[in-house]
Amino acid sequence: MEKKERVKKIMQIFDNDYEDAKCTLDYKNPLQLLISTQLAAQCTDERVNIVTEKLYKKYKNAHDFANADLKELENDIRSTGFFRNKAKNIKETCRILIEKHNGEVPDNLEDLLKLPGVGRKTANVVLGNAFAIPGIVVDTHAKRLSNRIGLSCNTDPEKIEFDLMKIVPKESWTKFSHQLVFHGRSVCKARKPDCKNCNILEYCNFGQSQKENIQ
DNA sequence: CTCCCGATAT
DNA sequence: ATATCAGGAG
Repeated sequence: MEKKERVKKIMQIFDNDYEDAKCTLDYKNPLQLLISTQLAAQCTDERVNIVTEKLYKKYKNAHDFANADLKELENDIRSTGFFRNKAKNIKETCRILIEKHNGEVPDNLEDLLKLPGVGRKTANVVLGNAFAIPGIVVDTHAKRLSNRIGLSCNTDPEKIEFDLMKIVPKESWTKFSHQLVFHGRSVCKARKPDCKNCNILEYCNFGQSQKENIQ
């Protein structure tokens, strides 16, 4: 079956199984989403939300983060891991927002990618969820599932992003990205994929290869 | 390629 | 003990 046809079938199943798939980070504005997504690198959304509940009461806007004491900010976000890099990036990001973007988060890929600690994954999360601009988000889940299902044989996230852009309708980019994450967390897990409870097994290369091993 | 890095599931 | 978690930079 053609990849586009398989994706269409998979999306029908995902629409049923994960009808309210959405960003699971807590945020009230684009700046909070940007910072939460920077914090989410190699960290669960659940942990990020615990940290940001206090963080966004202490730091209300880009000025507050830009003027923050670095060591204090490091301590405020410590449990998300990579806290020295993340604190430095968030401070510098907010300094740039004030200097070049009137304290606001830019709504285009080019400017977002110039911010420290912001790569294509983070930029596309912000564009899709804060500004409703379609973007394929290739995180660890999207990468793993794309490879297992057989939607892309590339390992470079940017190549996977472009592969998925070709086979997924543009209006579904953001939703499909969320659905990959939901399916990756609940069924197609990194360590122990639960193929016997997978509803897209017949459209998955890895699933088909595992068929005989499922009890 | 390596490094950054804490929390949690297995 | 080790792999993994909505990665990015040098």
